Amino acid sequence: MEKLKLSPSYDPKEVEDKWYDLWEKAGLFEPLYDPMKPKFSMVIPPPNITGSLHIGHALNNTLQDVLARYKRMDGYDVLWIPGTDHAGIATQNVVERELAREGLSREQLGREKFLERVWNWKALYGSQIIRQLKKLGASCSWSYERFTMDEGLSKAVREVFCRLWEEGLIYRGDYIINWCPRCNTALADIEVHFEPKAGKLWYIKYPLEEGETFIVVATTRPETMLGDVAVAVHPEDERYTHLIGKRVILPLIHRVIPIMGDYQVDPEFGTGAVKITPAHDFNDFEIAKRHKLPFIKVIDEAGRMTSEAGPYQGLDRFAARKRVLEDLEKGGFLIKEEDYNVVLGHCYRCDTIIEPLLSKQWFVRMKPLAQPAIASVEYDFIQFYPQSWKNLYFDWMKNIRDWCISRQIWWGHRIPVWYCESCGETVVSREEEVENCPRCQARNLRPDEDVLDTWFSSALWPFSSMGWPEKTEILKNFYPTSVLVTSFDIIFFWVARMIMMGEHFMGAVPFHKVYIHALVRDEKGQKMSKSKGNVIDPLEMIERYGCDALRFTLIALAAQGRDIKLSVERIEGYKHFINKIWNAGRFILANIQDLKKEDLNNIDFDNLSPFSKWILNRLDQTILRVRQKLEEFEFDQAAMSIYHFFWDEFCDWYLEISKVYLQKEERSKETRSILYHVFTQTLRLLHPFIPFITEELWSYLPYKETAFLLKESYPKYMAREISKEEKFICELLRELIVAIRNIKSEYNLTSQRNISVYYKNNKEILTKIEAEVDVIKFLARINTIHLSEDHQRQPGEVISLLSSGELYLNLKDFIDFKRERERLTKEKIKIQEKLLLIETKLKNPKFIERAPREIIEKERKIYQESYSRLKRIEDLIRGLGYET
RNA sequence: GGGCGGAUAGCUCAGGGGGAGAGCAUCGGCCUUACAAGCCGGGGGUCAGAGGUUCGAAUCCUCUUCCGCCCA
Repeated sequence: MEKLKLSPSYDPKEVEDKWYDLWEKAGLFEPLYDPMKPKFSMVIPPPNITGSLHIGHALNNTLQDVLARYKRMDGYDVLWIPGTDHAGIATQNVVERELAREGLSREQLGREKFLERVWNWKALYGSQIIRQLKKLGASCSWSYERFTMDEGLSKAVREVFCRLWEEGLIYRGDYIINWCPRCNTALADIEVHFEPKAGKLWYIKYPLEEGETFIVVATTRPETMLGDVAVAVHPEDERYTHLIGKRVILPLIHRVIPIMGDYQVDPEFGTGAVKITPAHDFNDFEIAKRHKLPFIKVIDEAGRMTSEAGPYQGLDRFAARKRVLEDLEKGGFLIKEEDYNVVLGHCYRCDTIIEPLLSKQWFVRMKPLAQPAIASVEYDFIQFYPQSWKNLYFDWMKNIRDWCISRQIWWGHRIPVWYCESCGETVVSREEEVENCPRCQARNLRPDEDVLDTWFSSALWPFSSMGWPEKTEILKNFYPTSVLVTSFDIIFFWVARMIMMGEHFMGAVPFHKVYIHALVRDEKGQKMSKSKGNVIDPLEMIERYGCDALRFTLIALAAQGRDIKLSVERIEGYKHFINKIWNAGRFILANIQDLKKEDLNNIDFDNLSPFSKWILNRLDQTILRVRQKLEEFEFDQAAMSIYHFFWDEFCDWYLEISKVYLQKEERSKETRSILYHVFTQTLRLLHPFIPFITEELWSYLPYKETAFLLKESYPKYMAREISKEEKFICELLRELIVAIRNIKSEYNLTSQRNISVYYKNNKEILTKIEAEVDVIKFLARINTIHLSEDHQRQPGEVISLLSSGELYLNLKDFIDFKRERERLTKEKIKIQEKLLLIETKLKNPKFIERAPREIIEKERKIYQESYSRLKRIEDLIRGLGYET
């Protein structure tokens, strides 16, 4: 075998792309349809094609990849469907911005040409995102890659639209909706976020039709008064009851409108009398519907005043406000203005202030769809991790409102509806093109101009990506999916809607488990955004620190129910761990090269040295814990328990001990096979988290049966129990070594090997320790240690009390007795405090009476141990007295 | 206004009825033949505050303060 020559530091650049290509070419990410294997499937939350992968995608896909790789290694047939989302408004916006730089608008280009441009954009950025996912190591089943506007998926969208229409769950009508005057489209309720802003509250006089008096209304939006159709008061508001039924003359445009009572009016707001503008306010719309009032639309879709606004026609809404206020002032109608915090809706895509508008749109009736979706979570057909998100889901689902699904943009799935210009028929069809009106056969059908909300197609993703409405093998094998991994901000937008559509069209939930992970924020806890300049670019991090370091950091910080505060330093820190693995690998590989295959796998557990048993037992415990934590989606704890096992126990102890054993004829073989075993098991454990370095190290192992670690099995719990006695000896030895290091360090003698060291205990224990003196000497950096049954303290000796036995270090050439007394006194105080605590406990009759027996016994034992320890320390302090 | 979550070492956080933990930072000592991206060791905390339940509370309950987020 040729001699291995590995660089002393790990260089991720050389290995990452190499392995990804090999894995992909070997088809290792593809499902096998092996009937003997249990199935595990996921669909990726499809990233938008608007730009590039951000750190949130990196977290989301790393976690999914951990699951995919873990399950694949654990014997599952894994399908992980990747893909991208067309993201209607967002993508249209970026392409329009690009056009604007060329001095073009989409209107100038026309619908067809514009869509061509968007498809070009998709070709470019869609593939960029896919490349970036590969950079991240995501083991997606690439042959199943889908795009939400693919033909098949578009067919699914039409099918769903038509069926919902046929079932009476889709309707078209005039309703008040959220209009974004910048994106020029309607939005669904949840696409609007509300923010308070400093504004004004204006008080306006509305004169009564009869008599000289007036009523005062307060409003934050005076320009909408042009569309007022009534004034409303609370029916029990004594200030106004006498006015209900009377009429007022609307200033400026002199419309006569009624005063009415409605319980929705809040008597605390303003004067208690409010103007009713049903075409421009959600509450007013409700009130107007109840009272059968007319709807007068004074602001149009571009944010300009309509002809209904009389003299203000054509003005922008904000200019109109100014003019209206001026005119009210002139006419003496404006009583006062005061500062007021207005809560305004903003477009979630472009942050423009939303205009509530009366408009003809398409809607989905949600209540009938929500019911089964609520039940499936209530009865645990779908489980949320962490569970607490369930409440948010229920809250929203139980108060769900109809969903406005039409958008006045060009990029998206066309609404499959045509209007017959001859007979007025509305034709809803599964066909891509319809030429004849099915009612009157006329050939002048006008297609609906609108497209569907992007989330309408996203809602179908778990089954549309599997080929529905065809009855495919994919669906048969992999629907419902096992887990959905996503972040909480799209529970309403996406998760809830997928559940509703899955239930309705597949008759089954789209996924059994939903793991909700945190949002990645910057180190100060702020949301990352380009404008704040605090973005951490995952690709740059991969370039600088390697993909594995980035992945491990994201996982280690992904504690459930808490946001992730990420900083570059953390990534750098975990890069050290990656390097540690590399170097441990170098050491082990160098030591097993000349070993025979049968030696490597020959572990006779019962006849191993105590430390070998100990490390195998620790490995076993780690395997158990990692599996448990992965099943519970506690990725951070799974990762951290391997981290601590590998670094604190395996590297810091076993690997160091092995340096002694490797020199010993009788231990060498055993030790090498244990090193090999623990190392390879750890690589398997770690592979789902950090796939690249583990695969790279795996490739250097001798006698591999499979070419890829990725295809190896995930470690299983072996129930390797170490006896109490052996465990005790291992712990005692470690305690002894630490004690020597401690004293040496305290007296600044770390490099001093030539110290006389005695360890005193009974014969039985000493016999067991004797076999390991070389380990003690090597790890504690001393030349000799004497084991003695009856050592008497010599002048100049410092003593350390172990949980069993006593340790003496002769420091007469270095000792500072004052310091030694301080050290012992400090320890004495600590023990005294502890004793006092336990004493009060034990003296409490209620404690003896009610506490569980094992707790009482434990406390008694600690008390006795601490007590004799205290006595011993007091002796030592007294003894020291004679030496100063 | 309603709901959810958080407050534990200088920083970031884990723990969730029975001896206060980790990483980073800091301080001291080490070029010990895998790793100085390392090794060994030290210091550092009224577990936000107040009540309650309990033999026993950082942990469970109530209230208060402050900080996030969501909904209206």
